[in-house]
Parts: sequence; structure tokens; C-alpha cells
Amino acid sequence: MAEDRTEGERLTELAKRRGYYFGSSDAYGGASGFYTYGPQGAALKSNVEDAWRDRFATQEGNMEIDAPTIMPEPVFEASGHLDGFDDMLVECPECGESHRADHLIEDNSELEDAETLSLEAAAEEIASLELVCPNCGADLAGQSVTNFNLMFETNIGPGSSTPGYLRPETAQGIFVEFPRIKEYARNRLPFGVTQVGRAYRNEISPRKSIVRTREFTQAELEQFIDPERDEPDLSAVEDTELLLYPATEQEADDGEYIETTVGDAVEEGIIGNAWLGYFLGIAQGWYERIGVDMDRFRFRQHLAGERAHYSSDCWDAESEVDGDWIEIAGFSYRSDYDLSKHGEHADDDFTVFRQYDEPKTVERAVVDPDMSVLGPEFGGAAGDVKEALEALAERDPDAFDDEEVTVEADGEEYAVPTDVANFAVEEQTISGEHITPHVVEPSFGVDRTVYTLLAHAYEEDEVDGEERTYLSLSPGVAPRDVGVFPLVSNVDELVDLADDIVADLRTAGFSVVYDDSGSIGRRYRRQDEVGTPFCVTVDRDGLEGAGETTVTIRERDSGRQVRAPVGALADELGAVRRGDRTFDELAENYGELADA
RNA sequence: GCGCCGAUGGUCCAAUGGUAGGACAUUAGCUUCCCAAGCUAAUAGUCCGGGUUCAAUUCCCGGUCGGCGCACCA
Repeated sequence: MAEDRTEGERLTELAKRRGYYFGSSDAYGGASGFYTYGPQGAALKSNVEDAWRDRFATQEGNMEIDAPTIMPEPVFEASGHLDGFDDMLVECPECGESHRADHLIEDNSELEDAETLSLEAAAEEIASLELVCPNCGADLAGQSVTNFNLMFETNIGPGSSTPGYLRPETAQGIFVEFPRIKEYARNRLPFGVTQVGRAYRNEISPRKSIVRTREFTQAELEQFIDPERDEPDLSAVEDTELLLYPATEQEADDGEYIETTVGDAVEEGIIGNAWLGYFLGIAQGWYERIGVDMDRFRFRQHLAGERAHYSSDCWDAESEVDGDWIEIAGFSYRSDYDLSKHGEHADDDFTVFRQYDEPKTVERAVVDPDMSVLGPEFGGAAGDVKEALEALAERDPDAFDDEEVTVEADGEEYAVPTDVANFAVEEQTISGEHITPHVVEPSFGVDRTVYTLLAHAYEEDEVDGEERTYLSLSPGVAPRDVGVFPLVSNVDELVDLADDIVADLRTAGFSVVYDDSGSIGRRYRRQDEVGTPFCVTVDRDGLEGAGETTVTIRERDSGRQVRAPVGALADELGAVRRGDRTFDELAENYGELADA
């Protein structure tokens, strides 16, 4: 094997050849940043998604929703993506470099929010500040500033009157539907809502196969909490070991990783929020279970400048591939930012009612003006007068001590007899208040997780002097569960029994590959390369004799084989797939073949 | 978006101004009782567009896609 090829290149070649993933629309020249998952890849991805669902929705008692990928423009005005995802670019006439116009202006002037400038204004700023290209020093004055928005735009319905955008993250689909979802949660915090789906970003430069694409799959959980009352139950994860790379260590000259437990990290404030600690712990266990190499895995804290302004703490899960660390999940404390924004922009209620432990009794000044008097008296201004009276009662109850009270509305003064205002001080019982929940967001990149699993599973070894490539995928996520072969294809009894086993295992819910072509070794190699964890082989030894019919089960990574009864296959393979049984236990129970 | 490099069967490579060859893989058959064995046969390729030329996969230009670097990645 040519060792000058990188891990990524060898993986890309295998992925293409064995049906994991490949560039889309190749027949038409391809489309950069889009990938199609082949038969193996689609199955692996689907298994990863199912495993994620099980852990982050089912096991946590959370709700999953499935929102559209296209949403109307106002959603993104509220979320900030329309402005925030907009990049102002200016291109150097000499060297052709593109630069962020807003960054250039901010770096060379007093302006701090150049992002809000219009394109024309930004171009004028560049001219008046006499900015030059940071790369080659050429004069940038007179260059036009262009907009580049990372969101894909489209039109909803005919014409262009209703612009819409493909969502740049699945999260907005959850936030936008919050007013209804909270009903399903019966208005009780905390609750979590998940979504697995596609998101779209028109990246300037997609790279590294499926690591940075323009269409990708996210698995996100939005945990809605009452920041003052809700604490996670850390008992299940407090002893979970984490490898942390905090901001302080990243900034230090000799920064080091910190190995600690979730409990200690939260206790010592390394992780700024108990909820984040909780999800880091859950994620650690989940990644380990699906087969991420934990020696090539870490949690890295965002540096202060990296973090969104509303986020108090943020950690990325990162995996190492080819010497690079890639972000495979982000865990962000988003405060009430998202729901507040939608609450301001949308005509709906993005709060939850929080009951006090004990209802409070307060005295409150109220008015109930007699509109049958105010109406004829003040005509069109009557409504405004009423509002002014209500505001005054709240602001200054003493004003109602006199016979007459005077309020101002629309610049005019109006005198109202106090008895017409129906002023009263009432005792009111207040049982709670509306709060905007805070959001803790674990957000997983499914494609990058798939890529990590493949990269970490990619192995090469030597069997009897022959090179062998295999994918050491865990039985729980591997695209095919088991290969079933007759040892040779010209013996009817063996072929018939293999056919029966295939049918039985498929009925039992396994993804089975049948193969009777070529030599047995070739068939084993084929399955090794797609990562099928076990192969069942029907041979004559298993048919003969008075006892029960047996077959061999071969383990992919070691090539070891056990001989087990046909009737036990479904149970045993199921137990191994669930992680309840190891191959070593099978070897103990059934006996291992001396040597292949 | 910019710069450099590249693109030949499914995969990995070779060759050539006169339309291409191998290895592996795949398919069919024979053989085969445990790790890419053997035999026979078959399928299958010069990224797209334009130019130069009698003739372009080859030379030139543009594009697309890929790799790397820069930039970008709230």
C-alpha cells in the first residue's frame, strides 16, 4: 500500500469504491460541496442517527420534531442570520485577494459595527480611509463591495414577493415552533426538543470531502430550562472521564489537556454550566459507544472571541483525523437569546409561565373608566385617555386622591372626575410570572460523525503475508450486520441452508449480505472492507453427524471463528449488536475453531 | 473567491499529435471444505466547451471537479 497517501485520501478512495459516499451529480460534472451517500454510507448514517435519537431523545425523555428546511425571511431577520450570515467582501484589483470589507474598516477606524453599513457606505468608507490591500498593499479605493450571504435563497410560491431561505441550522425550526411545542410539554420546564435533518450553507469553499459541505445533516437538541430553578441531575455522568482543552490552556504557551470527571469539572468551574457538563458527559459515552477512538477525541472550549456574544460558555467535541482536529459537535449555552429574538419579532408568546412557590398578594391600583361618560365627552381621544388613566394609576396612585384627575394624551390635557375613572386599590393574587426559558444546545454534525467513525475504523494489517484493509466499525452502527456464505457454491445442501439462514436473520431484523461467488477468502475480504462485523459460513462439518446443525461465525477484526448452532444465531448476533455480548463470550460458550 | 498542482475503465496507474494498455475489482462458467488461489470468457475509459491542426486524450484558452495554501467557517 502506498504510504504516501494520507488517511483521508485512502478513506475517500475506499468510500467511493465500496459505496460509502461520493461526489454528487458526477454525470453532469459534479457540484462542489454536495455528496451522495451510497448503499453502505446511507445505512451507516441512518444507524448513527438512530443511535443519536435513542440517546438524546428517547433515553432523555425528549420530544423530536421535524420542521421544514425552507422558512420565510422574517424568521431569519429575527434569528440574526440575514445580517450575521452576510459577509461584505471587497476584492483587491491587483492580487485578486478577497477581504472582509467590514473587518478592514473596523481594524482601521473607530467604527465597531461596520457590518451594519450599506454596501455603498462601506465602499465610501474604504475610499475615505484610503485602505489598502493587506496582502499586496494596492489601493482599494473605488473597488465595489459585494455581498455574500451564506444562506441559499429561494422564492416561496410564484413571483418573488415572498423570499425564503434554506435553513442554515435545524435549530430555528425548533425555536420558531416553540409557542406550540411548549403546549405539548404542558408548559413545564425543563424540556428538550430534538431534530435530525438537513441544513444548508452556501460555503465559499467546501473542503475535505464530507467534512465541509453545502448541504449537511445536523442532530440538534434544544434543552429549554428555567435558569434560576432547573439544574441537571448529574448523578449519571458525574464520574464520566473527560479530556478537556479549556480556553485558558489554549492561550497558554505550554497549554495542556485536563483529564477530569464531569462532576469535578463543573465543581471547579472549568465547565461554566452544569447543563453543559451534563451533555458533555452524555456525549462522551455516546461517542465511545458508536466507535469513536477516544484517544483521538477531546472537548475544546471556545475562546472568548470565538463565542457568540449571547453565549456564556461553549465547548466543541473534536475528533482527530489526518492530524487535524475537526469539530463534530458544539455545546452552547445560548441564554434566552433565541426565544427573546423571536418573541420580539413574531406575534406570539415565547415565554413560559413560572408559578411561584407561594402566590404573592400585592396591592394594586386599578382604574375602570366609565366609557359611557368618556366617550361622549372626549370623542376620538377617549381610548387614549383610558390608557393614560391606567398608566397613571400604576405609576402614581396618589393622583386619584382629588376630586378630579388630569392626564395627558396626544399632547392635550384631559380632566376626568375621579369617580368616573373608578379608581380602586385592589388586592391581587399573583401566582407566578412569565419567563423566557434559557437554551442549552448540543448540536451534532452527523456527516462529520460518520466521517470520524470511518476514519477511526480504517485499519490495515497483514494476513498470511497478504495486505488486508478493513473497517473496524462497531456492530451497533455497521451498515451490514452479517454476511452469510456457503463455504463452497457447488454443494446444494450448503447453499440451501445458507439461503434459509439469510431468510431467518432478515426476518429477525438483521441487515444480511449473501455471497457465494469466488473463494471464501475473497468473500471475507469483501465484507472486511465494508466493515461487516461478522460472517456466518455454512460448511459440511456443521451438517454432518447426529447432533444439531452448526455454522461458523467469524469475527472481522481478528478472523477468529466459533462454531455455533444455527438456532442460536439470531439471539447471539442480536446480543452482540446491542453490546450485551462479546465475541470472547461466544468463544467460551461454543468453542473456537483451532485455526482457519 | 484567489494562487499552485492535478483529472485516462468501478479503483489504482501506463502511453500517445494518427481515438489507448496493464493490474485489481466486477459479471458468467469451471474449479474450490475456511481467509483477495487457478483456468476460460465478458463488460468497461481519455472531465466538459472552444481553439490550433488533415487529425487533439495529448498543444493552447475557458469552465467543472478534486488536493494543498490563503481567505472564510455568527
